[in-house]
Amino acid sequence: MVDRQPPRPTDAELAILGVLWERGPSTVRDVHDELNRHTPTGYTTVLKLLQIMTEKGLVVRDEAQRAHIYESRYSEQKTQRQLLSDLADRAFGGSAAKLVMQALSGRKANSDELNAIRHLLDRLEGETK
Amino acid sequence: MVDRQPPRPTDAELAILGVLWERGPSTVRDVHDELNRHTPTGYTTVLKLLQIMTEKGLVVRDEAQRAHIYESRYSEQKTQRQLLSDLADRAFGGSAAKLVMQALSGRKANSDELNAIRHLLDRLEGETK
DNA sequence: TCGCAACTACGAAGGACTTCGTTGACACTA
DNA sequence: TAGTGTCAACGAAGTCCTTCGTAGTTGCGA
Repeated sequence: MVDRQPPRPTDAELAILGVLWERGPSTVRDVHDELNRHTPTGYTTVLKLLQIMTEKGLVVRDEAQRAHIYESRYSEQKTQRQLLSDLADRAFGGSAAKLVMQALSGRKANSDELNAIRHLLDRLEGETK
Repeated sequence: MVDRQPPRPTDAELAILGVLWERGPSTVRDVHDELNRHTPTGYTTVLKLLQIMTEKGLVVRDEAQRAHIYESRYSEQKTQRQLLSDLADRAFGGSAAKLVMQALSGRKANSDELNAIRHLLDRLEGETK
């Protein structure tokens, strides 16, 4: 079973993954149209990226129909955690706690968000006990 | 005053910045020796990177002596926040709160760390009021 | 003063990333 | 069936990142 660590997605790849997570399995045209709502992108550019992402194992492709259907191989959560763990290693000496504290003090969050975080903290603390 | 957004450091650049933050202003040799404690790296590789980083404005160089002295232009905190803000935009729809929650649930933190985060939350909530 | 050691500068090579033009296949329709 | 539009595949170009070899300069000790 070849199941090595998924590669860190690049910026363009992440944009595509975002569309796939939002829309679910999609054709190249779907993704292309969605991306073009915000950023002009050539159709073949998206196609090429999806082909490369297939090779890398970031997405899986269903070739049953003429228009192939692409789907993200990893969940949004899993990818996010991967990216965070990666960033923690590269820039925070591997400490997720330092990362969290920097993130909290760096950007303003509103009360609701702070409360949500607090609740999460409570739950985590409960589990640790 | 040309003070545009500092560019996102690459992996190799971040490793060098880490040394500069830890050691303070350093020569190429200093950085090279420090990096080689963990990862074999050619001297000229480090030199070239520092030259490029100077062009990019990531570090500043004091050429008064024969062995130039390099120093990070941005503090560790500022760079970390930059990276976090960047990641939030690219992978969390711009929400720092989502990022924090994912980071918390993704990796285990010990009680001390959780407490430190809780105190930080208290302080932030106080400021918001 | 000569030669060695350390330093900077330069350029090139290889790989990854991104973009896009072209080509050939396929399907639908008039 | 001929024409039109959509699709995947491929390759090439340009940029950035990373690494390193080579060359030229400088300082210092013998």
